[in-house]
Amino acid sequence: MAKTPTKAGASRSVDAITADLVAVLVAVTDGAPKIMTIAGGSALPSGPFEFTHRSLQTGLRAWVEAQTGHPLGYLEQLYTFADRGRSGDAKAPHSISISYLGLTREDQVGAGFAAHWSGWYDYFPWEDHRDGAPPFIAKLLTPRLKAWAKSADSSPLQRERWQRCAITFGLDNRDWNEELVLQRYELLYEAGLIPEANRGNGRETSVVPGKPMTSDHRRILATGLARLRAKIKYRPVVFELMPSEFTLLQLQRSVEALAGRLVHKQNFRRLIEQQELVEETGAMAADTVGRPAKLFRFRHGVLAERAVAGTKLPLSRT
Amino acid sequence: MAKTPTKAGASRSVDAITADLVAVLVAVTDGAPKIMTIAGGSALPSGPFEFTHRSLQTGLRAWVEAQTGHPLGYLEQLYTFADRGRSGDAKAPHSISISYLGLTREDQVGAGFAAHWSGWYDYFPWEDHRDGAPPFIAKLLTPRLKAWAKSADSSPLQRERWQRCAITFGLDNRDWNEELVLQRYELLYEAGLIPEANRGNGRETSVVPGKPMTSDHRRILATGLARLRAKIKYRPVVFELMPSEFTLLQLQRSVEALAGRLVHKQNFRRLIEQQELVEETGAMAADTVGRPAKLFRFRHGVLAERAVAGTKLPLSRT
DNA sequence: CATCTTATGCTCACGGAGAGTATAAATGGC
DNA sequence: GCCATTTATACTCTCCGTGAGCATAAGATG
Repeated sequence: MAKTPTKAGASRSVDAITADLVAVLVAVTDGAPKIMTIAGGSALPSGPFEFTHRSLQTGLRAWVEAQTGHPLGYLEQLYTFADRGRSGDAKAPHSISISYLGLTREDQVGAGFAAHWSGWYDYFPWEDHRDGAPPFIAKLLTPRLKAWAKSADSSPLQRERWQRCAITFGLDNRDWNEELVLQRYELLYEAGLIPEANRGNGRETSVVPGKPMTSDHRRILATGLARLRAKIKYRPVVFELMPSEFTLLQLQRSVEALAGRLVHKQNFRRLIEQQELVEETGAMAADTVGRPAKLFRFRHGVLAERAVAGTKLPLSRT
Repeated sequence: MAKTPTKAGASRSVDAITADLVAVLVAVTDGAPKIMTIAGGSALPSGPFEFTHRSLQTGLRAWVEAQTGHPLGYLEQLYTFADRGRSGDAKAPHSISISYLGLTREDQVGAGFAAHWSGWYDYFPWEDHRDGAPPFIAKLLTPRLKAWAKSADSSPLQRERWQRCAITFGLDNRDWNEELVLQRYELLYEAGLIPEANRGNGRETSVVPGKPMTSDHRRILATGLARLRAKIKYRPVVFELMPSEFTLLQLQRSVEALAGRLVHKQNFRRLIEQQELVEETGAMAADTVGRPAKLFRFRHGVLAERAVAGTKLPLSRT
């Protein structure tokens, strides 16, 4: 290799590759978080990057809109990686995948498309802690993680493994950290507890509940969820998922759906109001149980007014 | 376009492209933040992605190590974008750039390489607020931004533009937000105050001080600095830039160099200690002015112990 | 010894955030 | 019509993180 770090490749043969765009499209309907899938829920929507696209962002945007019939409000790049084994050649990556996170609403997606919405907790059942930790974590998962930790070669390695399990899954009386979606997925992969880990070796066993996806799509999905869970805490992105008018409880339910855990109602309202993220429409919610709630709309002005505007989560510890 | 969002491109002609890897390599020496540059400081080191690379990350890592003679401790993907006009064809992007942020130490880079270190505030003089806001912001920049805001078509657009200026540059008694590096760069670009904005139209004028770079490299650099300034607040990445032993003041100076603003000394120490990020080596710093300081080293254990470990910045408001 | 510089310990006050209590306003069953 | 239930909304209380400042210690230098 040339000693001078310059664009050395320009003078020799250039390795040409292809680029794919992969989308994690999220919606929340009635407190149920959804993601757009194709192929019967086994893959994320993806398509090739073409020369007609002016840029990656506009390429994906145009492309998604053609698929779903709805303009994407929010679109954010997630991660880029080189795929191996996708084009058959297992050694060298000849294809690059650029993944994006997009936020929409389910009702805005046109009918008659092959893509459909799937529940995101179908793919990550261990991520939903709204009713407390799912029982299978303690019953089924924890013993398997313990066994995996024990199977390490040396004693310090065993401790290190278990520490990692405890941190990512909130075991040993540690707090549950909802942002570690990707770390948990990767841990389960390494421990061989999900089907993706055992591909090719004959026994594609699924120890832990949760639907797998083709290729590394579930990993991309985990990346998207992690990003979104982190982002709702310091940017008002939840509103991209809400209808134009909503009650504060509906807003709270959406946040809880994304975060996978409950928030303290009064504190949540305090935060939303003191940040002036919403304004009253004047109308009240109809067909409700209990005392009717005021309807609110998002104040788009805050996006311009502030450099950072969050939707901090007043998380309950109980 | 096919209605079904599937890998439609697989069945037709595939648009092949090339991929470049671009690196933002950062070091801090004696409180001076540096970045690695090539071509006399006018470009970031970059090289083509080749089939021999097993993955993007390892590709860049091997590649940088060959250039600098030093293994990179920390490497993180920044952003991917499609380049236009680079291959001559201005319309369609045929090349993709994948940028990375890497952290090293200057003294660890081997000699005899064409790449060399440049001060990062040479490229972003408006970002260094360690001695208060640079005078040229008030004297030179603010009037130009005001003029640019005024030049908008409508009155609300003018107000919107000025609001954006005020937020990003902390004008009108707003607080300076050191994380908005990219937003500031893009604003200066839009306002036509930096050479990059006026390329091709004959007069490549530079209203504001600061060295330009070829292509969009200064934008990539801005992306890297923004990411780093944000990251030091919740991940202990500063230690990647420190020698194995250091005093707390040296650590503080490095943080200040990155953040571009001063921190409260006592509070900084309190944070570092209560987070148990460092441990005493037992030795004291030699050849110092004033009372000698204890030497510390980074406790690598914290990376495993905690999911999140920050180096929060106790920023002074004065 | 006086002074300068840096290191280090301690206190104080404010505000944000978690958590709980209390009250209001609607619906539906009996 | 009354009561249970559900949701909305208003307050309060307390703890602790954090910004800020004061005070003292420990070295060098003249």
